[in-house]
Amino acid sequence: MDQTSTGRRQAFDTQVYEIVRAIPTGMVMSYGMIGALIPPPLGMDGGAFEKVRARWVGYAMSGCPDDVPWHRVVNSTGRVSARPGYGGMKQRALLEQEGVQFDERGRIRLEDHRWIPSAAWLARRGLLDAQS
DNA sequence: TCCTTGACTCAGA
DNA sequence: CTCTGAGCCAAGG
Repeated sequence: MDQTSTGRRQAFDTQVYEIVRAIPTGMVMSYGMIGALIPPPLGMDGGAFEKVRARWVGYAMSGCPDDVPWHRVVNSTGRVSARPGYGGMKQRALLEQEGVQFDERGRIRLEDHRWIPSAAWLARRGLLDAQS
Protein backbone atom coordinates (compact mmCIF):
# COMPACT_ATOMS: atom_id res chain seq x y z
CA MET A 1 0.00 0.00 0.00
CA ASP A 2 1.21 3.50 -0.59
CA GLN A 3 2.16 5.69 2.31
CA THR A 4 0.41 8.88 1.32
CA SER A 5 -2.05 10.29 3.78
CA THR A 6 -4.88 9.52 1.40
CA GLY A 7 -3.74 5.98 0.83
CA ARG A 8 -3.51 5.25 4.52
CA ARG A 9 -6.96 6.62 5.14
CA GLN A 10 -8.37 4.54 2.35
CA ALA A 11 -6.79 1.38 3.80
CA PHE A 12 -8.09 2.23 7.25
CA ASP A 13 -11.61 2.87 5.98
CA THR A 14 -11.62 -0.42 4.13
CA GLN A 15 -10.74 -2.31 7.29
CA VAL A 16 -13.45 -0.48 9.21
CA TYR A 17 -16.08 -1.48 6.66
CA GLU A 18 -14.89 -5.06 6.69
CA ILE A 19 -15.33 -5.27 10.45
CA VAL A 20 -18.70 -3.54 10.51
CA ARG A 21 -20.01 -5.79 7.77
CA ALA A 22 -19.19 -8.75 10.01
CA ILE A 23 -21.24 -7.53 12.98
CA PRO A 24 -24.12 -10.02 13.36
CA THR A 25 -27.76 -8.94 13.48
CA GLY A 26 -28.75 -7.74 16.92
CA MET A 27 -25.16 -6.98 17.92
CA VAL A 28 -23.25 -3.70 18.10
CA MET A 29 -19.70 -2.38 18.39
CA SER A 30 -18.41 1.03 19.46
CA TYR A 31 -16.18 3.25 17.35
CA GLY A 32 -13.37 2.74 19.83
CA MET A 33 -13.67 -1.05 19.83
CA ILE A 34 -13.45 -1.15 16.05
CA GLY A 35 -10.46 1.16 16.01
CA ALA A 36 -8.67 -0.96 18.60
CA LEU A 37 -8.74 -3.93 16.23
CA ILE A 38 -6.98 -2.08 13.44
CA PRO A 39 -3.18 -1.81 13.58
CA PRO A 40 -1.56 1.66 13.37
CA PRO A 41 -0.74 2.79 9.83
CA LEU A 42 2.91 2.36 8.88
CA GLY A 43 4.98 5.26 10.05
CA MET A 44 2.43 6.43 12.59
CA ASP A 45 3.13 6.42 16.31
CA GLY A 46 1.00 3.84 18.06
CA GLY A 47 0.24 6.15 20.95
CA ALA A 48 -0.95 8.92 18.66
CA PHE A 49 -3.07 6.46 16.73
CA GLU A 50 -4.87 5.41 19.90
CA LYS A 51 -6.01 8.97 20.42
CA VAL A 52 -7.55 9.34 16.99
CA ARG A 53 -8.68 5.94 15.82
CA ALA A 54 -12.14 6.22 17.33
CA ARG A 55 -12.68 9.46 15.46
CA TRP A 56 -11.29 8.00 12.28
CA VAL A 57 -13.85 5.24 12.53
CA GLY A 58 -16.51 7.91 12.76
CA TYR A 59 -15.12 9.57 9.65
CA ALA A 60 -15.08 6.28 7.82
CA MET A 61 -18.68 5.64 8.77
CA SER A 62 -19.78 9.03 7.45
CA GLY A 63 -19.01 7.79 3.98
CA CYS A 64 -19.68 4.10 4.27
CA PRO A 65 -21.02 2.03 1.34
CA ASP A 66 -24.69 1.00 1.36
CA ASP A 67 -23.93 -2.60 2.21
CA VAL A 68 -22.41 -1.62 5.55
CA PRO A 69 -24.76 -1.95 8.57
CA TRP A 70 -23.82 1.47 10.00
CA HIS A 71 -26.63 1.36 12.55
CA ARG A 72 -24.77 -1.36 14.48
CA VAL A 73 -22.05 1.11 15.46
CA VAL A 74 -22.67 3.15 18.62
CA ASN A 75 -20.49 5.14 21.00
CA SER A 76 -18.72 3.77 24.08
CA THR A 77 -21.54 4.73 26.43
CA GLY A 78 -23.99 2.56 24.50
CA ARG A 79 -25.93 5.47 23.03
CA VAL A 80 -26.41 6.33 19.37
CA SER A 81 -24.30 9.33 18.41
CA ALA A 82 -26.27 12.37 17.29
CA ARG A 83 -25.43 13.68 13.87
CA PRO A 84 -26.88 16.03 11.27
CA GLY A 85 -29.00 14.49 8.55
CA TYR A 86 -30.23 11.16 9.83
CA GLY A 87 -31.87 11.43 13.22
CA GLY A 88 -30.75 9.03 15.91
CA MET A 89 -34.33 7.82 15.85
CA LYS A 90 -33.79 5.92 12.64
CA GLN A 91 -30.75 4.13 13.98
CA ARG A 92 -32.53 3.22 17.20
CA ALA A 93 -35.53 1.95 15.27
CA LEU A 94 -33.35 -0.29 13.11
CA LEU A 95 -31.63 -1.74 16.15
CA GLU A 96 -34.86 -2.36 18.06
CA GLN A 97 -36.13 -4.07 14.96
CA GLU A 98 -33.19 -6.47 15.35
CA GLY A 99 -34.06 -7.10 18.97
CA VAL A 100 -31.62 -4.74 20.65
CA GLN A 101 -32.91 -3.51 24.00
CA PHE A 102 -32.64 0.14 25.07
CA ASP A 103 -33.12 1.28 28.66
CA GLU A 104 -35.21 4.27 29.71
CA ARG A 105 -32.26 6.60 29.18
CA GLY A 106 -31.76 5.50 25.60
CA ARG A 107 -28.74 3.35 26.30
CA ILE A 108 -28.03 -0.13 24.98
CA ARG A 109 -26.95 -2.86 27.37
CA LEU A 110 -23.52 -3.32 25.89
CA GLU A 111 -22.90 -6.33 28.12
CA ASP A 112 -25.63 -8.15 26.19
CA HIS A 113 -25.20 -6.79 22.67
CA ARG A 114 -21.49 -6.08 22.31
CA TRP A 115 -19.94 -8.19 19.56
CA ILE A 116 -16.32 -9.27 19.86
CA PRO A 117 -14.77 -10.96 16.82
CA SER A 118 -12.92 -14.20 17.49
CA ALA A 119 -9.15 -14.35 17.28
CA ALA A 120 -9.50 -16.66 14.31
CA TRP A 121 -11.70 -14.16 12.48
CA LEU A 122 -9.17 -11.39 13.07
CA ALA A 123 -6.18 -13.50 12.11
CA ARG A 124 -7.90 -14.42 8.87
CA ARG A 125 -7.89 -10.73 7.88
CA GLY A 126 -4.52 -9.82 9.27
CA LEU A 127 -5.98 -7.78 12.12
CA LEU A 128 -3.77 -9.05 14.87
CA ASP A 129 -3.58 -5.87 16.88
CA ALA A 130 -6.22 -7.06 19.34
CA GLN A 131 -4.21 -5.67 22.25
CA SER A 132 -5.23 -2.58 24.21
C1' DT B 1 -2.66 28.84 4.19
C1' DC B 2 -5.47 29.63 8.50
C1' DC B 3 -9.54 28.42 11.16
C1' DT B 4 -13.42 25.66 12.40
C1' DT B 5 -15.75 21.17 12.88
C1' DG B 6 -16.32 16.68 13.71
C1' DA B 7 -21.18 9.56 13.46
C1' DC B 8 -14.98 9.69 19.64
C1' DT B 9 -12.98 8.84 24.33
C1' DC B 10 -11.23 9.42 28.65
C1' DA B 11 -10.19 11.88 32.90
C1' DG B 12 -11.89 15.36 36.12
C1' DA B 13 -15.24 18.13 38.62
C1' DC C 1 -25.08 10.44 36.56
C1' DT C 2 -24.07 14.81 33.79
C1' DC C 3 -21.00 18.35 31.88
C1' DT C 4 -16.20 20.13 30.30
C1' DG C 5 -11.92 20.18 28.34
C1' DA C 6 -8.09 18.02 26.24
C1' DG C 7 -5.93 15.07 22.81
C1' DC C 8 -5.21 14.22 17.94
C1' DC C 9 -5.93 14.11 12.74
C1' DA C 10 -8.47 15.24 8.38
C1' DA C 11 -11.61 17.74 5.48
C1' DG C 12 -13.91 21.85 4.01
C1' DG C 13 -14.67 26.84 3.76
